[in-house]
Amino acid sequence: MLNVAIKPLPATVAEIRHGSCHLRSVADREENVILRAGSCLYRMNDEIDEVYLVNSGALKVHRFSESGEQQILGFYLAGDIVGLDALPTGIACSEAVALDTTSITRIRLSSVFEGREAFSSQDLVRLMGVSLTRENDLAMMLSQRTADRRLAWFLTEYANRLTVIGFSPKEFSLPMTRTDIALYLGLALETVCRELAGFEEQGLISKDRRRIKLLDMDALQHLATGDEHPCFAELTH
Amino acid sequence: MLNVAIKPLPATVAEIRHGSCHLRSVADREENVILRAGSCLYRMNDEIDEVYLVNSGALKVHRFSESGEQQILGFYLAGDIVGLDALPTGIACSEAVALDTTSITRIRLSSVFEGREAFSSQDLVRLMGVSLTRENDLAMMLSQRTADRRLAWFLTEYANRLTVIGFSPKEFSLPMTRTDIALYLGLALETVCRELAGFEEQGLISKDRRRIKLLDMDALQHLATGDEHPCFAELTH
DNA sequence: CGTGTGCTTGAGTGAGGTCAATACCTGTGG
DNA sequence: CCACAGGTATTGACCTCACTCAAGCACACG
Repeated sequence: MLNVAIKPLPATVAEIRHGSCHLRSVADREENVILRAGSCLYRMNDEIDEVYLVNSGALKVHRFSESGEQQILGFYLAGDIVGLDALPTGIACSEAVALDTTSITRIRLSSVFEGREAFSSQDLVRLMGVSLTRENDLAMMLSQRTADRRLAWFLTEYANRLTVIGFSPKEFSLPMTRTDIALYLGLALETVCRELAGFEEQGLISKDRRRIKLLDMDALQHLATGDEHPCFAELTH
Repeated sequence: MLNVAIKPLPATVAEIRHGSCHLRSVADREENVILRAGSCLYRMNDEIDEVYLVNSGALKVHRFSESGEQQILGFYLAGDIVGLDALPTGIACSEAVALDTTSITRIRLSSVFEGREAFSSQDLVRLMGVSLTRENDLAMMLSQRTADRRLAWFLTEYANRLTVIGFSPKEFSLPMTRTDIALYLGLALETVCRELAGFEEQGLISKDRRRIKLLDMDALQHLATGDEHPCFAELTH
């Protein structure tokens, strides 16, 4: 069922999704962009008629409310598509900033819809669905009020995404600041620090500034989902 | 620019979007379903190869985390499309429940992609973009921690959507319980009550159970966005 | 070697969560 | 018609968690 909607992605994109970056076949016809850390891919209210495929590096996508508060809506790594939220109007309602030196491929929408692109509008639908699901996850998490859960969720989620693109989920270097994490999770910067310190004390992680080692993935996972850790289950029941 | 992606919706759907419910031309070829309050359109992990257009009534879409907590991801009214989050996999990762007697039109995806439908896959992309933006809004709001803002946002947002489909934004009857609102906004049920009582005391709204009157839309709007209300601005600066 | 930016830690406070009791509204059955 | 039950809404008392304010540290940069 639903064979029309979920047919496998074309090779080029599928490969990207799984970590290799052999995008040359597409890239030759498209523009490849390199962003330095801190520079902006697009800003709020920019007119854009393209989406962006991340080849390597990392981006944050954020929005500002009218009162000037910031919310980070997502972090994007290799294989992710950014800019989808501009599709309905053609106007970006968010801003994308490189956290690192980042390589991007522009994909013009007109060529997607005219079938001149390596992936079709059906693939676009599929990718938007993925984005939608991820946003739902974010909403789920934000409504779980406790800080430790949010942070555990963030770490495990991030680790999982690293696995998908072929990096070690156990030990990695975060591209974003503590402030970014706080804005993403809807917490205060200090709470992020404190909670990370707490995790380290409990032996769940070890950390040195941006460098993170996950020592007890299971426990973090259980924290994130709200399950009790098996060995503590009897304490709370 | 982006004329390919944002061409106007076909008449039938466009009309629905603006409140009239002349869907017959499409409905004849499709299944129309009536749901009673409390019954389920689809459940988590159902295989679905269709999306649903709401003709009238109201739905809530919610998810359960592994630990059994509930998060309501959205309320859907006439003209809204539900079921988009199942697109990437064909498996629903949420559950849709009628809050009221609700009329639904099923739209098979296969017929959309084969061009046999009154709207095309490009329209689908557009609608998904709208969904995505709405989810972003939800995430923005959930990260604003104060309860009064969340509730003000909820009320104004709901009123705006009523306007779009041709109902009065000033006075309406909520289809959902306080518990639903609480689960949507990531608050405790009691906080919703207290905050609503507070709004009433301040003369922003009047209420009688589900029946709500918005008395000072401006003030609510300012509360929601975090701006100070003009007449209070000097107090906080 | 100072300066800035990011990170960490402490102390105090308040918004909102939890628990609990009560009121209200609707439908059912005697 | 009234009694009762179950779902819904409201209000109060208490307490905890995370925010705020504040100060100190560490690393990178010119």
